[in-house]
Amino acid sequence: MKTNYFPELLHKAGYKATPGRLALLEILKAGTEPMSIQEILKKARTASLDQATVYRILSVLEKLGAVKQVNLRHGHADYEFVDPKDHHHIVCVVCKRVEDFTGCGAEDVAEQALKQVKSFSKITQHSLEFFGVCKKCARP
Amino acid sequence: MKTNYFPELLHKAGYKATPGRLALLEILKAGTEPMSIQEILKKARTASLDQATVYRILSVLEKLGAVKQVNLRHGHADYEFVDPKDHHHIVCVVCKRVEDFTGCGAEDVAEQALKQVKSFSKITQHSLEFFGVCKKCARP
DNA sequence: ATCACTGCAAAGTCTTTGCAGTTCC
DNA sequence: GGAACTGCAAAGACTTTGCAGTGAT
Repeated sequence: MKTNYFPELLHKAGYKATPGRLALLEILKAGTEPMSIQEILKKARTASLDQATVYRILSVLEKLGAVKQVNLRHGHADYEFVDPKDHHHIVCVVCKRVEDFTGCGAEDVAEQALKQVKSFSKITQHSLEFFGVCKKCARP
Repeated sequence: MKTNYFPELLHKAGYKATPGRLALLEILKAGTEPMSIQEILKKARTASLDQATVYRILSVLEKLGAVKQVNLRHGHADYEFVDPKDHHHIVCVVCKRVEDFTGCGAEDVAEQALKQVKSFSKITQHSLEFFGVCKKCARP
């Protein structure tokens, strides 16, 4: 994904491509795993971004669908750059290590789920996370 | 599930069966859908429970596995009584309505996921939520 | 009787908001 | 030029903590 795709992405949604927004997109894109708000704020400070601005930008990026929140049961929300492949996370409940996997089969499950419920006829998004103990922490 | 199962549950884990803990278990059990901390605090106040106590009790109940947090993208955590059937949620992103379904096929997906990753050999828990627009909100 | 538990109040942390000045288009 | 955006500072919301008194076992 080319970096200068970002301004276009923002413009198309009616937002301005400001340095702060581009910087935050770069920060999130560079993170290999979901980042906590503290990590983000720390890196954003380096880019001279105020915390209020960071929260406002994150909210814009979420609306754009460029960034999403995930719940890894770390006691806080984590933010993640949205990549085209639908990947999910396995989290170690001991050391908090995170590893990714793809292929969640959500379409089939969603179809079954829709047969059961009466109020919905379409599912557009999903979240799925697995939790376990990693090999390192399992070893005594 | 009999109500007087609760004291036993607490005792077995080394906790005292205090009126506050039993009251909170009843409150959570009575909720048909996941409850926000505000709803819980409001009901707890009726039972003369202080907010600090509510947070402390919730933390105990989570450790027991009697209660769990779920993320329905409502902008806050929701707490839910843990029932033996592994059910999941479909959430309307417009009106926040929640409906349940069962049968998520997580075992099979977990097995596939374990083949892909190198750091884990066992998965013990999972979270899964679907998001869509309910029939009521879809109608113009 | 003892130690866990709770209420109260205060502090700590996280997130949002108002406003004045600045920047992107 | 004008609306959108940002920094700053303050308020608001959420959660935790210390301590002294109370209650379950």
